[in-house]
Amino acid sequence: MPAPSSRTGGTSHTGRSRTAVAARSTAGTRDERKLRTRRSLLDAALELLSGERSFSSLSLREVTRSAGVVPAAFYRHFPDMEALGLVLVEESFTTLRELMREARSAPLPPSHLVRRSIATFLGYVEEHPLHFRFIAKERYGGSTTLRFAIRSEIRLWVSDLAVDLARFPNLRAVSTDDLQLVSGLVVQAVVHATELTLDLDPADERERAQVRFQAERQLLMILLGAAAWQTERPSTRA
Amino acid sequence: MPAPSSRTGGTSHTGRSRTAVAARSTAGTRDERKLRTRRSLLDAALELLSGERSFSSLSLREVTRSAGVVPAAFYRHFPDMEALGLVLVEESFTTLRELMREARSAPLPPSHLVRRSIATFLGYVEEHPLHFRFIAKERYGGSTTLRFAIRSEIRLWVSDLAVDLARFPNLRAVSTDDLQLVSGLVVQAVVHATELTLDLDPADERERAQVRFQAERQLLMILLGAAAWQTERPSTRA
DNA sequence: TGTACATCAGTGAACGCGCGTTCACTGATGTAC
DNA sequence: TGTACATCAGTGAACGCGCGTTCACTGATGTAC
Repeated sequence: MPAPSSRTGGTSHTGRSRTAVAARSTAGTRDERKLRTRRSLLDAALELLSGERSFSSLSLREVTRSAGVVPAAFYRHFPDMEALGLVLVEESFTTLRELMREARSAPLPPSHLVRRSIATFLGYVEEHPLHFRFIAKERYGGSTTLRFAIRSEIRLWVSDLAVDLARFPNLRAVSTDDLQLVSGLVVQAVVHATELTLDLDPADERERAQVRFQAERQLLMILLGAAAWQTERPSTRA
Repeated sequence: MPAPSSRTGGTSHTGRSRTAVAARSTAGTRDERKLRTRRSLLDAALELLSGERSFSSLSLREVTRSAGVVPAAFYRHFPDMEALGLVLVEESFTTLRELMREARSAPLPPSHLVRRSIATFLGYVEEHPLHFRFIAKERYGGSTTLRFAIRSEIRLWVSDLAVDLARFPNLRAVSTDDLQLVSGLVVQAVVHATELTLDLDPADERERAQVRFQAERQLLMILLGAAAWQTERPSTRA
């Protein structure tokens, strides 16, 4: 009896997720099928992260298991889990940039601008909870690589927003550097509201409205402060 | 030769961290010694978290190994890792509350108040990097238990700060609810600066000053916005 | 102060488990002629 | 269109490893008399 006891059964494979397996059909060319498997690996990771798991506690085997694929197949798509994580970061921010591009091409009327921007953004977050939850979790907690990737994407976001803010008539006198700071505050408030939203019961519309309302007021305060900044700065620096 | 190959040597114990072991002397009563072991478990966890590791990826064995104790000994002090994590949360905020109490007992002169508060706070963060890094990482990324523990502590902090802000002459007309929002923005800006600080090279004083400078300006903007809020709110709500 | 017994922090070995990675393989898809 | 061969996404078994937890134990510290 030389065989180690823990390897005798094949039980670990019989528990494979059936739903995920069903999602990968055999239709299409080889390339299309490969892409579909890749997608189901990415989706499986996002799905597993939607609970209280963090990316660094996710195992390669878990991801392949819920994608309905054998562990070794993972290496046909990514060299390791971190590579998969970086793809998720990129996807998440591509999504965000699309939102901002749309918002710019159909600009909101100045009235209720802040309120409607917040509603649009948080509505968008609620439609794509998996990507945003991933970002929220890994922004400070992940590996250095992931954290820095996310931070640099957020910096781009802040800069984009600063450019938009520069068009506000009452912020016209604020310097470029200071606009970056304003924009940073706005992004912080929005990201914080996002993070609160993700922990809410999706059915509780009252709580959700409360988060939106508070975020609106915070943004208005920030913009008010920025507008006052240009004139009051010299005396307030003391 | 029936013994499984992976258990033949005692090699895993001979690599035990000598520094950590040295920290636990045999002096004192049994109770004192037990407390010292408990402390070295907590310190070992904090130390391991100071790199790019997150709490949820930390193993019980790692912690006991670097505390210089056998894995089973862990259970004399905590039922599981999450219990240890909750103690770390509590410790971290106790530390923070002490800072705020001291700050109140020796209030800063109104001139340079924001600048000096930021400098004091970030200096404090730099003196206790381990606790603050732990909080920063687990605030959004940890287990639900840890995350909610941290969030409720931060809420207390925001409320305390709101009370202090209420004493500012130019915020006297801001409602209690709105002061909470202002305070929330301040805490967000400070926490963000904290998180940036923790990722900096400790020797680079220029970068450090830059983070402090930006945080100061952001706080001034927020306070300026809050002061304007009371009078301008009705017209700006549109 | 001295002795007999109780307490209990820390030990060391063992367990079954899931992990990441490797490897030779299979068989459907794709390509060249 | 038909055939022979190449490609390569996914398989299944195996490996050595570190994990959390359990257990009976040891021996120094503490307590009762």
